[in-house]
Order: sequence, then C-alpha cells, then structure tokens
Amino acid sequence: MSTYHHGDLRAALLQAAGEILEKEGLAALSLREAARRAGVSHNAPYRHFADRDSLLAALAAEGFALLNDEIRRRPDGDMGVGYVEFALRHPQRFHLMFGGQVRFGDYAELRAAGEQSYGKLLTAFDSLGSDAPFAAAAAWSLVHGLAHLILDGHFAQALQESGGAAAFAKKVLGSIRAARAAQRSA
Amino acid sequence: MSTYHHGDLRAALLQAAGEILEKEGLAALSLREAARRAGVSHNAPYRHFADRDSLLAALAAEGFALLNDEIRRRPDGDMGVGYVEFALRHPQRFHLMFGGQVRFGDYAELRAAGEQSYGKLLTAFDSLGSDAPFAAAAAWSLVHGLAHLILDGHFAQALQESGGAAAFAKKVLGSIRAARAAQRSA
DNA sequence: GTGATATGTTGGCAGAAGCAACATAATTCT
DNA sequence: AGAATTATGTTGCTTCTGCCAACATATCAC
Repeated sequence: MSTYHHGDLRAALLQAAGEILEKEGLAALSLREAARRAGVSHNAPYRHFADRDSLLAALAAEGFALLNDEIRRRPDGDMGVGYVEFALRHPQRFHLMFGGQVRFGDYAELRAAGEQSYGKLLTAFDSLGSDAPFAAAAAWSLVHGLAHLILDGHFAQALQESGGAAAFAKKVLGSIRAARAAQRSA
Repeated sequence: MSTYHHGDLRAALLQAAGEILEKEGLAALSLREAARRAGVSHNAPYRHFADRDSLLAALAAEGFALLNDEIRRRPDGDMGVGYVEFALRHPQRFHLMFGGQVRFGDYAELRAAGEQSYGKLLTAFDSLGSDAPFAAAAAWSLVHGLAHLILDGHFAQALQESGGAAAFAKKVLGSIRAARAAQRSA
C-alpha cells in the first residue's frame, strides 16, 4: 500500500494553493484547505512548509519566475507592457507578490527573484549615462504603479475610454517614452 | 452608572485599530483585540462595523484623508515627493490602502477619496494637451510604484547609496521631470 | 534485514470571526 | 413623567484556522 505517502505533496499543495489563490483570493487560502484539496490530513503541509507565510512565499516565488519569463521574452521597449499584462493576467498572484503580506527580507529566494527583473531594466537604460540607475528605478516604478492602480480599479473610467486595460497601459507608457525620446535627442 | 455605554466607541475602536496597525501590522489587527484595547466586550465592535473588512475600509478612508491633505499642502511640482513621504511615514497604512486587501468597489467612500487625489494630478498636467490624462496617469503610477517598491525593500541598495529614501525618491522623480522638461521645450 | 529518517495522521489548544439571545441605556412619544 | 422604542453593549456559542505534540508508516542507508 502506498497511499500513505503522497509522492509529491509539496507540488500538489502548491498547485491546490495556487488555485485557491486565483479563484477565491488570498483570504480564503489556508493550509488546511490546501491540504483538503490535496487529499491529506490537516497537518501534512507542515512537513513541507514551516508555516503559512512559508507557503505564501513559495507561491510568490513561482510568481516571480513567471514574471521574469514574461519580461525576458519581450524586446526592451516592450518590457513594461509585459509587466502590466502579467499583473492583469494574475491579479491575485501579483497582489501576493507585492501586497506587503510577505516580508521579502525573510526569504532570500524572493529577494533574488525580484532583483533579477530589476537587473534587466538597468541595462536597458545605459544610454542615459549617470542618470541610468534612477531612470531604471523610475521605469520599474512606473509599470509597477500602473499595474497596481489598474488592478485596484483606480483607472476604471480611463480604461473604458481607452478600450481596455492593455490599450490604456500602452498609451500611458507611450507618454513617458515620448518624453524620454525628447530627452535623448536634446 | 454610565460605563455601560462607551460614549464614542466607534472613534475609540478606530484609534485602537490604528495603533495596532501601525505597531504590529495588519495581520495582528483583529476586531477582538481592538475591542480589548477600547475596554469593551468582544462583540461590541459589531454595533459599529459590519465585519472586519468594514473596519479596514474605515481605516483606509482615514488614510486617504491624510494623504489628500499631504498632497494638497504641496506645490504642484512637489506633490510626488509628498506622496512618497506619506507612504514612508505610514507604511502599514499605505499597504492597507493599496495592498488589495480591501476591495474598493464595495466602499463608495473609498473610491471617492482615491479619485480626489487623482483629480488634483490631472489639472497639473494640462499644459501637455491631449496627452495630459495619460501623463497624469503616468505621474500617479510613478510615485505610487516608487512608494510601493521602496516600502517592500526592493531598492534597499540604491537607498543606501543615495543616503535615505527621501533623497532617492527625489532623484528618481527628478529623472522623469528632466525628461518632461526636454519634451516641453521640443 | 534493521535502524535511522522522511513523511503523514490523530488529537488537542488557543485565538478569531460572526451569529443569537439577552441586558441596559438613551430617546421619543404621548 | 412614564411607557414604548431604539441604540448600544454583553454573554455564550459554533466554526474555522494556525500550530504544537505524540504517534504511525513508508523509504533509505548500511
């Protein structure tokens, strides 16, 4: 009989937890419910995750992997749109990653994943010289804030007028790109 | 004996909840703990708040009032710094307001408060003509994302090199302002 | 094979949200 | 003023959750 041991409970828990997160939100995500869906007892998860936060950190890490993929796949000028589209496609995951619930300092793997996306941005702004680090920080801040505000519904009206979130995002990012272009040619 | 009725329990609960939020974080904030600190029974809060989310929404609304004050007090060119400084001064409150825990759609008062800050921004970009709405959205996104990322520790290294979060924020915002200036003079 | 180790189970505790029933104070109506 | 109504607070309960401790069973090292 080999039903006592699950086989790959850790992965099964992450899968179940991911589904709960996406469909019912962070508040509904409990270790016990994930265990239930994986068909194990309420305490089995503790063999794989020290506590609830630890599970959340693992889910966030998955999210960073997805986000980094999304960004790497794009040409330099299009990274920002990819960032926003990722957030729109995975709203709950995005909130988990950046909603302040999980303290980054406590999970080295998370910090590393976050810095990875930033690194790519930094190189994309080299042409601005000594201003580059700040320009890159501004770029990340811009797409990050835009994603947040769209998700929270703060641009609801503008979204309708622009015909969808993606279109709106492109216009907003385009506005800044225009300014950057003017700066470069000056 | 008039200790049965509290007098202004709603305000006392908001006060207690605000202190818990700032000192121990959102996770530690329970209706019961707030009730304890206000010196009432564990169920008294339900006379003033339908549920926990309702309390959180009220706390967020307080935060928006504070934020709008902070922004209104500043000259146009300095609003962004005020926004970031508010977030740095009230990190937990900021996360509550924008962390996706409270669904804005469910609380009209919150949506109104959010749009108030946005309105001020919109007028500050009139000089850009038809691009103004997108420029304003970009400006809000920029300061919003910057505040978030600083709070989450994603700019830890850059912060040290710049000598503090406020200084860093000024440089980042200045970088965009320079680009905007180039655009205007083109 | 056998002992050590990894993985899963059962049972229990404390703390929280929220419901129901009850108690007391404040207000309103006459 | 006195009664009825309403607002506000209390006690007690149920269900859920996170997490601890003790125990059970499978897997692996030797």
